[in-house]
Amino acid sequence: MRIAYRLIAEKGFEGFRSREVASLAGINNATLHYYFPTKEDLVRAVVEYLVQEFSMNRASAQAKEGGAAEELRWEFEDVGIRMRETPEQLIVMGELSVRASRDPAIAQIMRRVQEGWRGSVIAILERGIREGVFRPDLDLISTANGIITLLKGLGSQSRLERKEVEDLVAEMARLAHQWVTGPF
Amino acid sequence: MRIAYRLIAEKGFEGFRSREVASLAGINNATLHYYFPTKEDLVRAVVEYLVQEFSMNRASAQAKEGGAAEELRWEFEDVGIRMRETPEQLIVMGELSVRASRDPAIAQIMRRVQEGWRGSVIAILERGIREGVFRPDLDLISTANGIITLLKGLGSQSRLERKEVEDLVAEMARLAHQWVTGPF
Amino acid sequence: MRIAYRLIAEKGFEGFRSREVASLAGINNATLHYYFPTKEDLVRAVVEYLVQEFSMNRASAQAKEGGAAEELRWEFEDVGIRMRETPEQLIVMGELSVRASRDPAIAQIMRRVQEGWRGSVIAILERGIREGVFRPDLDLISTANGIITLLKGLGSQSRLERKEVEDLVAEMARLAHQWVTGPF
Amino acid sequence: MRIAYRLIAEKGFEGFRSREVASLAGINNATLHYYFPTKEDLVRAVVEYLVQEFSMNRASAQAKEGGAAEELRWEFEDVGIRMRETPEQLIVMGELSVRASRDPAIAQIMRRVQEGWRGSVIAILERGIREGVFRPDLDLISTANGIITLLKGLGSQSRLERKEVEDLVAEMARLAHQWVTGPF
DNA sequence: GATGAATGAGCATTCATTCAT
DNA sequence: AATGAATGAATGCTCATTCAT
Repeated sequence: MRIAYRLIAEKGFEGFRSREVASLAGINNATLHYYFPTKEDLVRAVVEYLVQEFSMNRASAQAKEGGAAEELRWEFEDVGIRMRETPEQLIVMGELSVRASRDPAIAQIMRRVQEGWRGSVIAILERGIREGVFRPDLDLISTANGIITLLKGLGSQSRLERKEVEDLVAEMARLAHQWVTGPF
Repeated sequence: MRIAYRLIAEKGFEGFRSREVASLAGINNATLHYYFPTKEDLVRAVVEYLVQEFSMNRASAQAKEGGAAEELRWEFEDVGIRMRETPEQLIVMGELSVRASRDPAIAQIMRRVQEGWRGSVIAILERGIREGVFRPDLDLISTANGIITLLKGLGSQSRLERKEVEDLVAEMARLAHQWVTGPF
Repeated sequence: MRIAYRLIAEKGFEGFRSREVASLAGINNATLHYYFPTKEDLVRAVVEYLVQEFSMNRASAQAKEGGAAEELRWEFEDVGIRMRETPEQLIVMGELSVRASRDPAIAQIMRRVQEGWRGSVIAILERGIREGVFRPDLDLISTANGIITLLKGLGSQSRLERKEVEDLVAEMARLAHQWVTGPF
Repeated sequence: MRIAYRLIAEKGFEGFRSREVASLAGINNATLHYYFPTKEDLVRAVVEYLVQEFSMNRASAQAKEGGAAEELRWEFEDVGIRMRETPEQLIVMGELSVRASRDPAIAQIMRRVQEGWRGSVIAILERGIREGVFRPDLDLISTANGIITLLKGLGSQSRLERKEVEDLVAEMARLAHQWVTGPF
């Protein structure tokens, strides 16, 4: 499954072949079908693995100790780190995003992921409001949507140079901070 | 070619079959090969068509009359309009974006598109500075990168409801405006 | 037709494409079909051209002045010259020879060519007998068959070096001479 | 593979279709590709089979008991037998011969076959010289070349009647004998 | 659990030929 | 007489899936 994940990252769904997965796993392709009856099953497993990978290892987890503002900033840092260190994650996520427009099953998963993400952003916002560092009149949902939009925009900029990405991370984080701390 | 474009939007590159293009065009598949010797040639033509479609018909063109601030806001409106009215454009653009990480030819085209886009954003920024409505100390390139990041993030939110998208457009435009007019 | 001939020599019947003939002739492939309704018609024309080319320009023609022995020797020289100067002739002849085992039309043409050849060899033998330089008890037909066998064997040795071919020509001619002048 | 061999003999490389091989073998054409990934692989296997078939089952093998002269005669008988009993061998050999002028891989194989053949003829010549039945001053290489020329000429006469072929075999063998036993 | 072998359906591409002009 | 466009019927090859062992 991890091999499949890697192959999707490398070749996209377009060039993703079950035989190659089996071959790299050192098993017969029929054996692969024993565990994953159809290619779709394998893809599903990969998606679940990715989603889990995406939820876990969140940099922000280590940042819970700081204030809500800090935690928010870490959401951006986290995307930056993923862009640098595990770009496959973003690539496969992009593949899935594109595929979701055709495959309802994946669309649903993506929706769930996005909602989970929005939930955690909302939690940060609520905490910030509670702590008195964020504007109390924030529309939680639309603000969270906006912040996720910033994060997604950031994640799609993988073609930029490392330095540019770092600047962008800082810039986006600053923008979000300004937003939630308000104009006045 | 337009049929191919539509099919790529519907099924992605993964499920894109030359036979289906011919069939929908009401011609023999050999006839399709008469005009596009290889599948790649057809894809290339589609990409060019898309890029042109993407550059032209820009909503902001009609907004040149207003000030730079207005023009900037129209960049966001434009993405919103495309999301509503020609979502295939964004979908195929997403496909290409994903494909670019593997296909150098497409990567180059995407780079050119992105640079063209950045150029036009920079032009808006310069105009705004000249007009005295934007902060004069803006770092043109990194600001343009940031604004494009916002625009791309916006474009990737096609799974949201129509109302949410409209809010997001307004929010992102406001954010960009704040950015370029600056706190102090 | 000459272009077709050249192409068959270059690529063999296997790689012989009517479109390529038209293209090299600078005409549309439909125009080619106007003159040669089917590929087979074109091949037939090429075969006729080749057969004519093969009958004409015979080196031995210039050697009629010498005696029958001389004339016989020239039959071998002639093959040697063709191997050196117009190898395509032998190549296409080989192609046809191979094709004859499947295509009755070509088989018939080849038979006619072979019979014509045998006829001219027989004429030489008769002349030699008349001139008293060849054994009078020769079985004309089987001797002619034998000599043609030598000539064909020679023609099939195109993979040898030039020097080896020359030796072979001399050797085969000597052998034939010995044969027709007899052991005693 | 044997079916492929037969089909090449019947239709030549020109009309040789992998689908037909599969069909005659009673298997799916994909199954054929399972064993021979490409058509070229299948052809290679056929060529190897043919070459082996050509080297083995040599009539002359049974004639080793007689003297060198006998052995030499058997080389010709052998070609005669092949013409009568396994004409496909000669036909496919002809195909290969023709193909060799375009396909370096086959050219090499043909060269090897020819050299092997020449080697065995040379061995016969040496034996004959040792036994004192052949002229001691024979130029081994050029004589072997000449004898192979006779053999090849013989092999190309498959269009003759059975009786004519038999005469030719005897005649060619006699000619070769005369050659190696000397001028007088 | 595992595998070698087999397969159906499909794919891009090719090519001689035809057709309307 | 010539041609651009069109086409039917292949062709070698691929791939997810299945089957017997």
